[in-house]
Amino acid sequence: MKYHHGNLKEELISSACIVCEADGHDRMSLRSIAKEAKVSQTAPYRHFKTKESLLAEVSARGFMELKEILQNANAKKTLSTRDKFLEMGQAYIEFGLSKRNTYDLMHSSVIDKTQFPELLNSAVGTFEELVDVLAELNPGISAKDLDIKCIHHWALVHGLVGLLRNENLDASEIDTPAGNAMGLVRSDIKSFLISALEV
Amino acid sequence: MKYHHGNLKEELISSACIVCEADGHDRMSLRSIAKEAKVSQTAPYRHFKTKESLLAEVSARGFMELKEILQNANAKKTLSTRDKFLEMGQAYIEFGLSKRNTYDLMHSSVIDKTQFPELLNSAVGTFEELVDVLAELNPGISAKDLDIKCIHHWALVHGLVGLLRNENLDASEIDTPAGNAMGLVRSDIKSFLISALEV
DNA sequence: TAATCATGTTAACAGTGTCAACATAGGATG
DNA sequence: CATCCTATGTTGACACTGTTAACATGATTA
Repeated sequence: MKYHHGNLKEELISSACIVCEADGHDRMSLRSIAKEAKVSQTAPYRHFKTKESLLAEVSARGFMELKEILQNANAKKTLSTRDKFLEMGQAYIEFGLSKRNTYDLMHSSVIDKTQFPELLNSAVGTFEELVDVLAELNPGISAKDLDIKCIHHWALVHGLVGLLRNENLDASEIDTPAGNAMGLVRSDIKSFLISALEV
Repeated sequence: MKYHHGNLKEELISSACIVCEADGHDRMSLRSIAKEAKVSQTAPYRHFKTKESLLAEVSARGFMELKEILQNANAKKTLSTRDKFLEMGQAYIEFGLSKRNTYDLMHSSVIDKTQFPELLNSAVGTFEELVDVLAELNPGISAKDLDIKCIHHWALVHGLVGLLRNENLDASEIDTPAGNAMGLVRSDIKSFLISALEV
């Protein structure tokens, strides 16, 4: 039984990633993940100033994973630019829906991104990936218009994830037009994107 | 000093609304709002089964206020349908940005909406308000296409609020394309809506 | 008047993030 | 090799949280 763990910081982060996705960041306790690493409840404080800063690491990894997913979609050489763009949108939404709680954390206000520059950089990465395709898709567009177009499309997929994730309108037993429409969109995200993006 | 408060439930809710918007729902404690009402820390449990159910009330009021705001925008008789629609979008975004923490709660996953049917109804109200204008704006559209169009536009404004609220990209000192674009959009939401909605 | 019941209180429990004080071990320095 | 420093661990404690059980009060109703 060695006193020093040797690899605690890394283990805490990856453990936090798992617990966070499983239970949600608000139900995750520092103590529980310390216990999982078989370490005292205050040991994490040797590696993270606060719980928030551990969550910032988890969030950053989420953004990095998302960026990688978008890159992969954008790297499919056989596809047209338009199809790559659609693929990215679909991949984004699927990430948001499958990594539900992590996505929640990434956009949660419990972390003040201005205090974690590295996290902020990761978050911005998502945007940059989008800039590339949209520039290719809109030759001759001004830089300003390009940026605004990016926000437009980012907002669209981000908002859709939010609606599909949080409202649970289609999962509820109550039969509403909103719920039915949600179910429709969820069942065929690609068609929705085609009609919404009009590209 | 009377033993019974007389109007505790209502006072707790309105107090919770204020604290929630001021500090955020995750930083709001049941005990603190009980103290504010000059009542013991367990008194709220005579009116709310859990903290979550009190927050559900706060959330429902948020949706009701939002619905009213949208109705007002939609009721401006002097405007064309298109302008009423734009007005609604702008009003929605302004609500999301000004009632930041309340909006956060409304779309937070700490409340399971399926367990609060009344809250779910309020949330759906937002959707219904949108259906009306869009139907007027797209005569002859099928019910299905109308619903999907609603989700499209709801997602857009919802997503934009999320980006402008949470990322704080434009507020940070770091100079990024994403941040600059955010600032651009924020400073002229109406122009953004016009270009994004293309109506 | 007496009983009922909604609405209050007090005391306690288990859990949380965080800090101060102390313990240990491994690497750097003499 | 002996010594000290520093990174990294532990223990104990504090103030705070949501929540429950047991009890108190007072208004309504039989």
